Amino acid sequence: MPDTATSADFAPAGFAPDLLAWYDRHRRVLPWRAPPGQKVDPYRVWLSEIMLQQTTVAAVKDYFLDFTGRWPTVADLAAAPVEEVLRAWAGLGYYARARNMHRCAVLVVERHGGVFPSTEAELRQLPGIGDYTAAAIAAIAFDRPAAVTDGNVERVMARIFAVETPLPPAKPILKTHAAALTPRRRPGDYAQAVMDLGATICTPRSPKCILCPWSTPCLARKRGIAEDLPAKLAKAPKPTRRAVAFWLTDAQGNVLLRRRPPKGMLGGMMEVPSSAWVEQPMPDLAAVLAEAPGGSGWRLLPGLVRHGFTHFDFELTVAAGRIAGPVDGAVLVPPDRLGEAGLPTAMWKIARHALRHLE
DNA sequence: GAAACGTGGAC
DNA sequence: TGTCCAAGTTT
Repeated sequence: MPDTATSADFAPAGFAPDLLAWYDRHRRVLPWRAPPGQKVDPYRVWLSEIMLQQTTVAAVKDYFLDFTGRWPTVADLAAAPVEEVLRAWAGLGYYARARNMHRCAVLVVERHGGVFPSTEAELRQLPGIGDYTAAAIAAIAFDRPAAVTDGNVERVMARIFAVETPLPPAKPILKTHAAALTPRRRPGDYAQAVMDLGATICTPRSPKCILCPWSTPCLARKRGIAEDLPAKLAKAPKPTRRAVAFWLTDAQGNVLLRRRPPKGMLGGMMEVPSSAWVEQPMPDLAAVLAEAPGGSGWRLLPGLVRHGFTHFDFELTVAAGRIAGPVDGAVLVPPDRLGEAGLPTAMWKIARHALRHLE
């Protein structure tokens, strides 16, 4: 083996067969996978792929079962109000996925007669479906020889070819390697096999090279740098944003919630109202009360609510006040039904904090 | 190309 | 407690 390798050195060497043989022995049972030899439902493949974007299999499982139970077909999902879809998605994160998923379902019904298109190019036109997801659906649902390149595949390619260029600049190189290795036989199984390899064997930390079907030719293992790859550029430090949350209850103890604007952070989700989220010291209660949607008799609850978002840390204090009656654009929810309200995790933390200090 | 966009689990 | 990370897409 030369010191530097290209995918051309591997492609004729029968790598796909080795990986597929491994996959046949270690195939994981997952709710969105059909038994070997059986056809998969493209709707379920699509649904799972959207949910799995930047999200672990463990986190997705229950949501997938809930969604497919409520909405067995893409037409069912398209017919549902988007608010109900967002409520079911609450807690999974990256809420734009749920909004785009619903738009996509509507388009599949309106433009494609409720049948998912089978080509990457057509899939790529639908909202929420990018390069990776289009390839994944084409390969897994329709067994087309599409090259999937997700984080797993990038890591595997970086290691077997010992690509030391850091991510994200290395993305085009790794994608080229992945495409060159994609077989024309069993492309759907191959796509899942490479991702399974990355998820279970070629893991970010402590890769299990001893169990890897590609360990012999892997250049990173040969050089003892497998665990160091792929290299990554340093990330920008996270700032902290702070706010005061307004826990407003009426005489019956119902809690005031409202829907957030349709775009941006937690877009379209229900929230506990709060002051503006600012990169400043914690605002003084008196200074921000004007931002509350009404209320009186305010008192500041002890303690702090913390939540880590992708690009900033969030810290809130909670102020409790009394509201006389309904507020325009808001709803009053009994405290024992807050769990059904579809609060994102950050908001659920605020609710738990308030309930704990007010009981 | 870079930044925005959530969450929970592993170490 | 802190850091990293997961089957990415959109703007």
